Amino acid sequence: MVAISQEPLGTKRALLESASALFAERGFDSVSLRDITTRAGANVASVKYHFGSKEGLVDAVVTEFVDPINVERLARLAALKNGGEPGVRELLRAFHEPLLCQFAQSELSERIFCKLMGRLVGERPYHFPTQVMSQFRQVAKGFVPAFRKALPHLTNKDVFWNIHFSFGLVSHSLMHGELLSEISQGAVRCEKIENLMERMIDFCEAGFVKGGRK
Amino acid sequence: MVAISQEPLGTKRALLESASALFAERGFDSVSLRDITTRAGANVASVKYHFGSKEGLVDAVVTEFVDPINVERLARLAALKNGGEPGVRELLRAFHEPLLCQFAQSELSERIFCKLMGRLVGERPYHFPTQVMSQFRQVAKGFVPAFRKALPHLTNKDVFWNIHFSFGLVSHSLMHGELLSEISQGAVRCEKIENLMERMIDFCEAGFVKGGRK
DNA sequence: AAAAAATTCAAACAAGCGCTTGAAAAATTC
DNA sequence: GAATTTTTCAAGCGCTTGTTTGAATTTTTT
Repeated sequence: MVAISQEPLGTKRALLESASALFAERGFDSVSLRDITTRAGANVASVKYHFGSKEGLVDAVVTEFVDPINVERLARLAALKNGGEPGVRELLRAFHEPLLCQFAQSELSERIFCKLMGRLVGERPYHFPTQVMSQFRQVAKGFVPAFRKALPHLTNKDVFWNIHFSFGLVSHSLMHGELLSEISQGAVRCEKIENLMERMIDFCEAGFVKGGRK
Repeated sequence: MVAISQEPLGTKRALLESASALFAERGFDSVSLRDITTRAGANVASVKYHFGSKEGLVDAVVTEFVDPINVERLARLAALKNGGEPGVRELLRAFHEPLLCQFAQSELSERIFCKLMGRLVGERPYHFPTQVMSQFRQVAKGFVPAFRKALPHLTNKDVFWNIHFSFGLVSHSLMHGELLSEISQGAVRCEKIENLMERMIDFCEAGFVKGGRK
């Protein structure tokens, strides 16, 4: 029998996991250090030791979460370019699906993951760590020209807005599936996340092709 | 000269305005009662007196904000129905434009208004006051069948999801315009809100017509 | 095994939180 | 104009917040 990786994981990892889950569930500001450390089985002071402060812990969670997504985005874009000029749908997939990959690798449950995802955009839009912000810009720099090649009738501005739109659509939908269930009074339930992604990309593709002031 | 309405406004109104602005800027949980009352020029205890608790104040702000929007939505839907069978674009306008009307009537600056709007969905999705929730359901009950008549190839479920998508798109875009400016490094600035709405409705219309699993 | 470095811990810090009190002030009613 | 109600207010309640401390413990190096 192969031993399941039983290494002590370390307090630092435990803090990150615990913080991710709690932030997702209740928001960054509402969760206290004691909530986090208790759940992680660590001492309150360990946050100061490993991350300097609560804000440092928040930045670490955000970075750890967003970084691989953006790396994956750029990797998939590069792969697409190697195979010729990619279409809108392929580009949309390359942009949005890395969210799913990140989820698949995560220890967190699907719902928690989606909510954290949503909170990153919905609650803390102005204070992203600079490293993360520059990554966002790099992603934009890669995808905007690619979209323009696929849709020559659109301006730079059009493409930026359309990306912004589809990003908002996806993050909102991932986070607030239950709200839809509630409003539809159970008529519509949360789908499997792959199906939902397909739905969202359909919507975005149509909007992208058509969208652009004229 | 006509006297500008100079009535004393009252502590209650001042508290609502102050709370709205601060909640919009910093979120519901991060703003303290003292922040609110100081800005309103009132005493801390006045919140207890007029709203029972902080949570009561939050509910009051949310209700006052969302209520007229939903009322306007239903009114515009009813008006459309009187003029025959409305198309997708008209329906989308009837659903989304009441946000703008509410803004026009508001004392708050445009940016503050948009942010509060965004926070309502982004931060507090599960605890809407019951009155507001039932209003949402009523709106859904009105719009879903109308959309289905306009787009007979879509199922109930399709329409629900599409409304959810376009709602997410709009609320995200209203709230995070500056994020786009920053990522595009100034290449794309926040547009006048009417232009932006036109853009968003273009995108949504295309997504709506096309969107629906098949 | 001794020395050094890295990590954890219980305890306490000042500051801020939502909420409460009881009396003063203002507005309304009689 | 006195009585009554409504509204405001300063002060303080118990509690939680993020942070700090200095010693105990564990881990690593020598």
